[in-house]
Amino acid sequence: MKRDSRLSGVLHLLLHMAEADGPVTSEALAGMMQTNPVVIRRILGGLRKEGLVQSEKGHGGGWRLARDLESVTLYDIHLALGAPGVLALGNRTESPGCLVEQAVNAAMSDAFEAAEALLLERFHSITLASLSRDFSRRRKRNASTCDQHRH
Amino acid sequence: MKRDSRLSGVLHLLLHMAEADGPVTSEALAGMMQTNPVVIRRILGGLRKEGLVQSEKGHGGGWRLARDLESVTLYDIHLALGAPGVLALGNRTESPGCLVEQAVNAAMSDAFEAAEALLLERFHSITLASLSRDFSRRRKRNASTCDQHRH
DNA sequence: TCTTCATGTAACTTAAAATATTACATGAAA
DNA sequence: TTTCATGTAATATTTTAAGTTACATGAAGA
Repeated sequence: MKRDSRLSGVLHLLLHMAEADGPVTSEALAGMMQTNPVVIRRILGGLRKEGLVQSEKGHGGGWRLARDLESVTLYDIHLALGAPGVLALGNRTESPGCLVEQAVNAAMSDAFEAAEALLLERFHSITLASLSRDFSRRRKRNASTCDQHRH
Repeated sequence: MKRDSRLSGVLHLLLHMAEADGPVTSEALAGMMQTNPVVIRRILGGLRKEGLVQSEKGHGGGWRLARDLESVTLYDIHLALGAPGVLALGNRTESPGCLVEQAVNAAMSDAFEAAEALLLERFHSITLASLSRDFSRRRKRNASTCDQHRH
């Protein structure tokens, strides 16, 4: 079962946008993410609907953050990505009338909900600003050996 | 991102085996799971390596539980299935030198680990016996309207 | 105005992964 | 010695995610 790294990838994009002076093109972002510009535009198009980023066409155009770094949590971004399920495991639902399946699902659902709630609670407490601060800290720490972050 | 319902499915199989008098064939189990007998044999073959089930060939053969219901937890079964990742979300690892990625991953890893630990802890506390008792309870409750669990 | 650049989006292709199927060998019971 | 069931490799199918192409829309600059 493969893991969905879109949230991680989007955070990557947003922090790079936060670092930049002006708008960043989908082509530049695609370079960082080693993917196609259209993929970037699709993802960021979704975030724009939620008011997290804005885009401009034409010369000097591109993407920029639309909100303050302090006000955006991982949870906001998770929602903007469509709130995909956070767990890789799930219940069977092929035999809803089977009492065995009902017993199994009841027991597992409790555990699943607890884990999911904990993860989302953590997401609420992490802001783009806190990530940005951590990045700055790392940059200073690494300044002697490497003055720029690279792709 | 599709969810892995193997654990749920295996519990279904094991509880049905617990209910049965003698060995149950992979064909019968495949009928319950609406899949192919070979798929069942592959899955149960893995569990046999861990000592959870045993199989017999030939006439009257099939699969049966190898351990006491009280002694088997969901965690044991999860391990026997190869301990697949429990989270659907994960970190990007395409640019390990990028400090942005490092900051993002550090923050998310904490949250991921906490959620995973909580889920696995819950798995430790659920035994096949407790599921079986819950099933019996449901069967009694439903006795008036339906005397058998069906597929 | 007209060329250039960038987004917006639909349609399509490719790639990867999970799942299912076929085929046949092994071994046990009737 | 026939039947039945597991054991397992090889293959095929299905499903899902990701990437690509193509072209329309609109903004800035020459």
